[in-house]
Amino acid sequence: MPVTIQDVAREAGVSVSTVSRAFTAPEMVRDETRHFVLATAERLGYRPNRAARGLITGRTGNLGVIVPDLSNPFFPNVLKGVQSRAREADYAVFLADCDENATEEVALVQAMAKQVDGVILCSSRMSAAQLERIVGSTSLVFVNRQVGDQPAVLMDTAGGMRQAVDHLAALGHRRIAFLNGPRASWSNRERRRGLRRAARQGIEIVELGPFAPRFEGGPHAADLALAEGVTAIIAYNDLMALGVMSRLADRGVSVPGQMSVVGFDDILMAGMATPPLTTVSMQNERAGRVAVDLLVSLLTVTGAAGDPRRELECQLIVRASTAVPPDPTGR
Amino acid sequence: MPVTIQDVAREAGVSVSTVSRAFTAPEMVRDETRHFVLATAERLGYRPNRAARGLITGRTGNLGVIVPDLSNPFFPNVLKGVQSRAREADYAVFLADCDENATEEVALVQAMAKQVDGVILCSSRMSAAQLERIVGSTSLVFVNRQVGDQPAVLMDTAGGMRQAVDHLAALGHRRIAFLNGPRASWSNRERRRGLRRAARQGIEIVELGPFAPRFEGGPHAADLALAEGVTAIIAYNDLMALGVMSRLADRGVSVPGQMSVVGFDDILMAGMATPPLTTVSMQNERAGRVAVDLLVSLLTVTGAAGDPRRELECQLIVRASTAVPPDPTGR
DNA sequence: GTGAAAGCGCTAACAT
DNA sequence: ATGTTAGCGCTTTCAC
Repeated sequence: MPVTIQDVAREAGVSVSTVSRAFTAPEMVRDETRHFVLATAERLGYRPNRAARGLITGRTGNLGVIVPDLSNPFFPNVLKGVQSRAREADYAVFLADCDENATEEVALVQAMAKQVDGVILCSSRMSAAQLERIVGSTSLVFVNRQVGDQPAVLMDTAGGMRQAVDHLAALGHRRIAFLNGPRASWSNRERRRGLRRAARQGIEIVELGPFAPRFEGGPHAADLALAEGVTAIIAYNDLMALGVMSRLADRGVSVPGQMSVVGFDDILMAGMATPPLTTVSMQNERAGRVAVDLLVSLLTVTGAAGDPRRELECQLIVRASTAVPPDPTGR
Repeated sequence: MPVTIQDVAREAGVSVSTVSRAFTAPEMVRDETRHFVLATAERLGYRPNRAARGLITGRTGNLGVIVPDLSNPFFPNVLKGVQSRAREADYAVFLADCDENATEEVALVQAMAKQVDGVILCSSRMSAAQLERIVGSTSLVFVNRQVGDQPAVLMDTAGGMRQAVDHLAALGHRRIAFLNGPRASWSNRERRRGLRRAARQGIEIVELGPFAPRFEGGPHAADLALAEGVTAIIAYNDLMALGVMSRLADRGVSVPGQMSVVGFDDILMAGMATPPLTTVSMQNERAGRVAVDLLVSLLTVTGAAGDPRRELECQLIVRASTAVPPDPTGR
């Protein structure tokens, strides 16, 4: 039932090579012939079989993306970027969700390897030993994780944290809580590290948690932060921050009047962040696009060209224009 | 560099056919031989090339999913379900985002067709004429859209709406606003239809909009609803509802004290819905799983077996336990 | 139970 | 500029 290259060749009265060339090497076939062949193909509804092509060229025209959890709003945005850039570069994309499971992640890479030209690993959960096993099976690009000198797209977490702390400091805050996300999370370690570096003279950081990186993790975290007497909270991510704000509202603490809340991540790109929440945007969609660019350049360029690592700036987005400094004498 | 079936055959001292059979028809090869072959394959790190296999069997072991917009939180949840079920059934999945563009959607189906055994179309934006063009190119399963007698997974929108209206009516509401989503949206039409059917004696529905199905659409919608003097609002989706609640808070209207708000969709599954918001859960993840089951059964069963259409129940989730009836004399 | 050989749809030499 | 031929890695007759 599917239309093959043979069908087109027969119908157009030329050889299969000519049809093949009309698609893959247009300059090698006479204009007149090419037009006729292409028209015939179009009329018959012929679409080249990429799998068969890949069998011989060694390049599949596909690339894979693996994310730890699709229901974490961080990743759909990355995916969106991967998608649009991949389509522009005429790549199809395989998607897999490893469900936060590193073993599964390894298996997925191996399963994909033969069908793709490269794989983009988002916030990979793999251990060093596991990574060892897959390096070499296919081209790899990491997003949001740095591993050896592997190609990677990273966020300037430290920069984002610095912006957040500077912002809070300028508002007069002196005692700030950081609500940790999952201990095992590479992102969380990065954010803690960034925060410690950003902490300046006269600023005290109170670390709390770990908490679940979701709305549900917020309310409890808010209680603990309140008990610590901080005047500002930096949450691991926006989801948790939303949960924090919900509890603050319940307890009659006004934001940003009595408490400033900063979220990390960029789910606000989907239009979800509530105004009084200040967020550090991670530019996930952009990260997805850059990851594809990186992978494609790895695939096409023979020798290594340019830096295989890209760092993306984070951006502090202040939604609450009415922020007021807390009363420094309070407690 | 990749290990082929030839390599395994040579190493194991058997023919390629035997290796092939060891994988695809275990009962046709002597236990002893099979174990040895499998062990050798394992040792060499051999993974069958699915593309090559597909070339001859006609089945690729892949399936495709097309969504209109990944940054709409409705879809990642469906994807999550598709993913996990597909993996269980040993299918790999191609993902594409058509960016709300029907023309692009058609092109994507055609591009995928040769590489997949079937495609799952989520909330397809295609016109009837466009659908005509792709039916037959591959097996299709629709999610959240009914088109002719094509296999589909639908949500019981009407049932969800009925639950919402019953809930509000029981609380004493008599005048309810419905905030429309995009006019062109099939979901919106379904929800309106469900609402009209659910509207009972003594309940007045005020239709507003259309509004953007995002947080940003909410604030303006809230103002209009307030001006209409309703006591309850049913928003097209959770995102918009969140925007509504934000504006209500700004204007000092308490939820659910003075105004009840109901959202549609299930982004709350990601843990995002704020407590005072009541939502109608669409079970998107479940829809994804069911869609895969449907597709797989379409592919494996020769004759049509069972109903090619599944309807999923919607579920009203009341988060605000403190809801109070509005003052019926008020205005 | 196992091997040899014929392709699946396509591209890449090698002719012409 | 176009046609012929030999495979890519695999499954599947058809022999043995």
